[in-house]
Amino acid sequence: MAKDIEAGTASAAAEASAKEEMLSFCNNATLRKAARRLGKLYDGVVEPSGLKATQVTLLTQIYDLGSPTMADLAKSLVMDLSATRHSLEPLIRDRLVRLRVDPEDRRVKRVMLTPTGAAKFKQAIALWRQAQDRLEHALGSTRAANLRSELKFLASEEFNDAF
Amino acid sequence: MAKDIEAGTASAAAEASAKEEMLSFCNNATLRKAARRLGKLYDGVVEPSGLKATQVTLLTQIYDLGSPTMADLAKSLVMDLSATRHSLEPLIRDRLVRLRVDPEDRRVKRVMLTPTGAAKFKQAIALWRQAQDRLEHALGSTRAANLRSELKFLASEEFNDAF
DNA sequence: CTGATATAGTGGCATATGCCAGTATAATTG
DNA sequence: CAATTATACTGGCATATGCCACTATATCAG
Repeated sequence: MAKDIEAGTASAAAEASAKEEMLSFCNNATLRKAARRLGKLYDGVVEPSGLKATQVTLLTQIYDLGSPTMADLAKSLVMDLSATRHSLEPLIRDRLVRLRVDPEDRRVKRVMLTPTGAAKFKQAIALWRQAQDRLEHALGSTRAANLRSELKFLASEEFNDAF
Repeated sequence: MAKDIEAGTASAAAEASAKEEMLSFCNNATLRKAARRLGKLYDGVVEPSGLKATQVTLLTQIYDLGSPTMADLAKSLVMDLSATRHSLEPLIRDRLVRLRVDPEDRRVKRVMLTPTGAAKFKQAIALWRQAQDRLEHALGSTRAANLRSELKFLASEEFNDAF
């Protein structure tokens, strides 16, 4: 019964009222909440392409980098190599992306868009721009640019090392 | 062969150089990259507790809210109800958290910390504070506070509706 | 050249998160 | 009160992401 409820709250009740919901101050929790919210909004906008916002990100990065190696792609996305691989699977299965061994170094696999993938990418990018525009409107260009700047710093190696 | 590589790059090559890596401007991608980076840093700091940063967040929110219903917990975390349920599973399995039907309304399940969970929570919170401190140091209190503020707005219903 | 070491990915397992269909329980309405 | 509708979850399936052990390939030391 109430035993479980008391367990954590009784002894620390005083502190709790003093610090008023700790979670409000957790940078990580706040960042994740924002990511879930924005992710869903972007997902909704790019949905007509049949892709998730994360997948549009993958296609865009592959496009931007040329035909990056798995490692390059992962690094540019601040993502685990293995996670990158797993994330690509649905796109490979749907023939939007393809892997090819680099003849120069047979350990390396290069990631590339198929013609289908390139077409899908263009369609998705048009939708993506709408999402970007909506955010600029909702937040204002200045705040948006500043926020991106701060987030870019958080994502950087420099911040990683400074932490 | 090179057919795939050309596919997407040939026609849009000119634009590409003009807009210089579109992904750099994607608010959603930047947010996720920052989340992955910070998540890993927080994970590392709270690791001695045996919990992931996301799990510390869950415990904290359960603690902060008292013994919230699943729906309340989900909403406060800007998370899907089902996702919340799934996220709780490892914590329930490890007996840190427990669910109980609300006698007032048998549809409702209240989430609560077990004594073990409350203890683990206190241990984790001490570590969490270190992570928070490290971020304040790395980013500066002002920037940190401002960033949290902007992220909180992104996570809000208000922003959701304005988008 | 050969063995030791470094580099690049793969696969399996686990958590994080979301959507949707289905179930249970409550509230509303005729 | 019975039928309808709304609410609160649960479970299954799918993607997102990370860690670790293992394999393949390249590099380097002797």
